[in-house]
Amino acid sequence: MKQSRLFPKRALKEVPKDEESLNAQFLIRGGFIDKTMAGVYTYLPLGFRVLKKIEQIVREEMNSIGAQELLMPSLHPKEYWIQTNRWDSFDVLFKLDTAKDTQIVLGPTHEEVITPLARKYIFSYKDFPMAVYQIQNKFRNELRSRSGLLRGREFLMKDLYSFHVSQDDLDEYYISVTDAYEKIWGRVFIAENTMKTYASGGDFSKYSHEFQTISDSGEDTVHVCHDCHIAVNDEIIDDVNRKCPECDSSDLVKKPSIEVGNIFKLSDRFSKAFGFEYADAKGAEIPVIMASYGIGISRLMASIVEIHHDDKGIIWPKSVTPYHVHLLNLKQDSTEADAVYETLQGGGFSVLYDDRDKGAGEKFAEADLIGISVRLVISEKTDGKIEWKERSNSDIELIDASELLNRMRAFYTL
RNA sequence: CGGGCUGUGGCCUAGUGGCUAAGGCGCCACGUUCGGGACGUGGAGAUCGGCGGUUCAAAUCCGCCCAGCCCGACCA
Repeated sequence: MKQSRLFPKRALKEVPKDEESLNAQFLIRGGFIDKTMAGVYTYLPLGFRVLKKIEQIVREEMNSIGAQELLMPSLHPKEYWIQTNRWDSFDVLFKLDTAKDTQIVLGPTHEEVITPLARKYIFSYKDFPMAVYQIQNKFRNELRSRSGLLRGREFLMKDLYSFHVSQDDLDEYYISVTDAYEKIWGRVFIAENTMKTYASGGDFSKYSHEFQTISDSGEDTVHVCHDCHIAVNDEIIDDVNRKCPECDSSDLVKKPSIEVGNIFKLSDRFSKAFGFEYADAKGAEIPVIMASYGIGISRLMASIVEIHHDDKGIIWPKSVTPYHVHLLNLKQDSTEADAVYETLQGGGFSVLYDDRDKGAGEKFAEADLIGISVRLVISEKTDGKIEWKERSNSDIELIDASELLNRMRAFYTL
């Protein structure tokens, strides 16, 4: 992609006055997102590429635990929400008037759709366990959205639902989901800051688990166990008597955090509401046991920025970098850079090619802000060679054009 | 939803009763530059969030509305 044609092709020098959070400031200045209204953002081409990469990582890990992807509608019938008693109790529910006495719901979560759907097709114990997920925009009418992408009114979420014949069966699957989540944190390079957290069960059960990423911009508070990479949400800390639920350590440190994922054991809360039962081996009708598991994809993107940045801009982990390489041409004559651009693309790498007629300082500043993992520079000073610099460190080296592709392959371990 | 604050070209700001609303960034043209947001000259771009009111006179004062931010509450 030639940067002279990128929409938008230029980064903002000044911080928008209506954004205070670090993730939103960098993402807006870098041209990744644009605010449409409070808590609602457009993903510009650069941001869209990152979002899709995160989405794909989550998708692969969900597929690997046997979950099947589907796509449910955003518009839900009101009746289903009345049936679960959440029409009145879900206080950030968007209710749309469609006719004089007709209302529908803009989906904030999908238990109300998936449960009647599953009931329509699943009848026998032989069909369990079953798990489906989707990656879709969710709508919650937050009274106060804030912190850029961390808490919006419309946001992209992966929601997985699993169905089981028993609590034991659920527990087994639950562990595999937890493992998949851990892999995801690793693949987007936030594992070090992200920990399984004990939290209240809310509507559904006594306790639930969530995954919290330690960050100053987080609006949650957790108590991190010093010994075992586990945390306890502040809201239940008294219940656990200030001890790590897993290792009994009392060395817990209070920290702000971002909830990037959660898991709810729903038990038969929704299957009962919709009369979703299966026939066991003896022909008896038993309520289905359910669980739901969420990951905020757009929130994850913001969390990555909150963790991976310096004072100059974003430092995208290589797994989610919008382009594999940012090629900067500082020469008047673009012949050499054009050739490198072709070579990289021929090698299967995505390239953002800064071919703009701008000063070197401006190109460097914007490259740092945008944060693509590898930066290459062609200039009079590189004397026929190519300057290689990774965004995550300050080392600069000159390499031969002939070794460029191998170097790229090694970096991205293709 | 309670409390506080803000709204001026695309972005950031100055102007807080008085002449034609000022500057920076960005944009367009020309020229000089060309390794850390470089410089010069010229140019385009604003019914000062909206409506109503006070006044000889309103971006400026008052009322209502809208939008946005922050604190709190809420967060299945």
